[in-house]
Amino acid sequence: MGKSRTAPTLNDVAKEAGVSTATVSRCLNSPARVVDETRKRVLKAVDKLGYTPNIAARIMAANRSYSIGAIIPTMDNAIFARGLQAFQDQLREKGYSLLVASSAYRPEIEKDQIRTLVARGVDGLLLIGHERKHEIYDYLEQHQVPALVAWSYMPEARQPSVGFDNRGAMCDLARRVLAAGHRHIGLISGVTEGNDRALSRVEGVRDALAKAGHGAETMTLIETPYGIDNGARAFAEMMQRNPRPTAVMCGNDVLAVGALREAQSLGISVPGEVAITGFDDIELAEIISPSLTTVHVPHREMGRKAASELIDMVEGRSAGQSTCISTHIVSRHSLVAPKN
Amino acid sequence: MGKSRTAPTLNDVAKEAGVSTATVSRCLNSPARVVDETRKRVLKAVDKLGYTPNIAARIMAANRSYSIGAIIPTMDNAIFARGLQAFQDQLREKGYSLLVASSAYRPEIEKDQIRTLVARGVDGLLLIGHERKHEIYDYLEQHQVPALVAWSYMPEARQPSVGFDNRGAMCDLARRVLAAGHRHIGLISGVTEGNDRALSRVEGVRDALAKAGHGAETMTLIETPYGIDNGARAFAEMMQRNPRPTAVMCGNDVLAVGALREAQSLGISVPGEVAITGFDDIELAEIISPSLTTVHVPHREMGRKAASELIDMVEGRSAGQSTCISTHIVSRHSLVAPKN
DNA sequence: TTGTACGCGTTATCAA
DNA sequence: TTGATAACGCGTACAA
Repeated sequence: MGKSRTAPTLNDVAKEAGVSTATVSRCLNSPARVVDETRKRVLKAVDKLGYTPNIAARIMAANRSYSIGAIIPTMDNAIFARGLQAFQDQLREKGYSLLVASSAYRPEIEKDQIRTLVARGVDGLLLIGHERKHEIYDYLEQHQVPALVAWSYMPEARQPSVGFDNRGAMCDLARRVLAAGHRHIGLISGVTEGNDRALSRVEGVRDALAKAGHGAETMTLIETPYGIDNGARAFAEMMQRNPRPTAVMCGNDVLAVGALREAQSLGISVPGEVAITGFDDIELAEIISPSLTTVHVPHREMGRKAASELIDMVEGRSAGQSTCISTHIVSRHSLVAPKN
Repeated sequence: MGKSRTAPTLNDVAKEAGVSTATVSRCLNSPARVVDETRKRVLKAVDKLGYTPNIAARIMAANRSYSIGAIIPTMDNAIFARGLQAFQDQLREKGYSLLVASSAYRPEIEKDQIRTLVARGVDGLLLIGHERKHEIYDYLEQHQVPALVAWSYMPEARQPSVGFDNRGAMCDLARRVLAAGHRHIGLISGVTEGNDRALSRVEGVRDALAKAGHGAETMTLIETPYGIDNGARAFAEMMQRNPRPTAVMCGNDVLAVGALREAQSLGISVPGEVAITGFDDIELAEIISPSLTTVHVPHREMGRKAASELIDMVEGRSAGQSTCISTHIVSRHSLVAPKN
C-alpha cells in the first residue's frame, strides 16, 4: 500500500544495494566484471524491488535493442504462422524479442512498416521475398539494419536469403504432371505483382513445358489473390476454358483446397477427370480428400534457420549467408502417378 | 556516397530547416501548434533527410511507446493467428505496433514474456485467458500497464475481457449431442491446467449432463495437448474404453480433426457409428469430410474488438469494459441432427 | 573492482 | 508561435 507508484530504476537498486548505478548495470550485463559478494547484494536488491530494466533507455544507451522485426504478408496463413512461430522460438532462445507487422501483400504498407520497425530500433529485419524497390534497401543500408529475406532463395540477390527454390520445385512438380500424361495444364497462381515466389512458381511451370518441348498454349493461367474461395472461383472459371485442362496446378495449397472443393461441388472427379496439385504442404493437404499432391516446404526449419542467420548478421558473426532449404514433392491422391 | 553514415536526428532536421528541435517535434506530433509556413519548411527538411523519429527516445521522453504487447499460446494454430492478425490490423489503424510473444501454454514462459514486454515499454498487454498467478496481475498494476484478456469472457474477473462464453457454448453443444440420443459421451479435452478455456469447456459438458439428469458416468474424459496427432491418439484410446462412447466431443477443432482422421483409419464410420464434434470452426472444419459440427467463434471480430478496447484503456477512455462475443453452433455432418 | 559523469534522441515545460 | 533546456533511464569511457 505504501509502495511507490512508479517502477524502480537502476538508481533505486543502486541505493538499495549501496553501490553505484554502474555496478548494478555491470551485474546485469557482464556479471563476470563484478565481485561475487557485491553481485549477490545487488541481485538481492533487484529481486526485492522487482526491478526490470527499461529497455527503451537501454536501446538509447547501447544503440541496441535485442529485438528483431518481421514483416510478413499475413499471419492468417498457416505457412507464415508456422514459420514465424519457429522464428520467434529461436529468437527467444537467443534473448531477442519479435516485433511483427503484416503487409497484406501491399508494397506501400510494407514500406511503411519497415520504417516503423526501423524507427523502433530493431537490430535486424526479416522480409518475405526479394522483390521491392531499391530505395527500401538503400534505406536499410543507411540505417545499418541487416535484413534477411525468407521464403525465397536467390543467392545472387542484393540481400541474403534463407528459403527454397520456388521455381525449381514447381518445375519438378510440373514435370511430374506432364509425366502423368497431361497435356492441357491450368495454372491458378497467386498475384505475381510484387510477389516473386508466385512469379517463380509460374516460371517453373513454363520451364517444365519448355524443356518438354511443349508450346505455351499447353498452359492456361489465372491469377487470383490467395484464399480458399478465390481458388474455388478460379477453378470454376478454369473448367469453362477451351480446351479444358485435365490438370490444374495451384500456386499454393490454399488455392488448391479451394479448387478441390469446387471440383467436388461441380461433380468433377479428382484425379479421374481433373488432377489438382498444390504447394506448401499445409496440414490440410494431408487431411482433405482426395489428399493433395504438393510440394513439401519445411517452414519450421526455415524459420529457425532464418532466425539464427539473422542473429549472426546482427551480432557481426556473418555478413549474410544465403541458404537453400530443400523441398520435396509429396505424392498423394489428387494426381495419379505416371503409369510406368 | 558522401552521405553521412548514421541516421538523421531531430537535430539534423532542425538545422536543415533553420528552426529548433522543439519546433520540429511539434510539426510531427501536433501540427496544429505550428504555423503553416514553418511546417512546410520542416516537412521538406524531413523528407530531404529521410528522417525517421527514434522511437526509443520518444518512449523515454513521452513515457509512451505506441506499442502493444500480445502473448498467445502459439501462432501455429489458425484461431490465434487469425485473431492476432485482426488485432494487429486494428492496432495499425490506430497507430500502434504489435510486439508478440508466445508462451507455448507454459505459465513460466508467459510470466517471463510479460516482464520482457513490460520492460520494453508496451502501453498495454493482451493476454489469453484469465488464469494466472495473482503476482502477475500485481506486477502489471505496479507498472501501470493495462491488460485485457481475450478468448475468454468472465465479467466478474479482475481483468476485463473480450471473449466468449466457453462454458455455455460447450454446454449447448453437449445438449445437442444428448438430444441426438447419445448416452455415452467421450470428451477429448486440451490440457486444463493453466487453461481456463479448456476447463470451461469441460465444465460445459458437465453442466449439460447435470441438467439432463445424467450421472458423471455418462462421460469419459481424456486430456491431451492440442494437435492433430494427439487428437488421433486420444480417439483411438477412447475407442477402447468400456462402455465405448457413441459421441466424442473435442476441446477444439484441431483435436476433432485428428479424431476424425483416426476414425477413418480405424474404419469407424462417422457419424454412423460415432459422432464427433469440435470447437472454433476453423476453415478445416468445413472442408474435411465428413464436415465437422462445431461451435463457430468469430475470431476476427474478437481480435478487432480487443484491440479497440485495449487502446481505449491505454488512452484512458475506458477503465476496461468486458464484452461477450456471441458464438453459435454450426451443424454439419459429423453429428446427426436429433430426430424430432 | 568500483564510481563519476556524460551522451543517447526525444518530449514537455517554461520563457520569450 | 517559437526557442532553450531539463528530464527520461541506461551503458560505458575514464578515473580512482
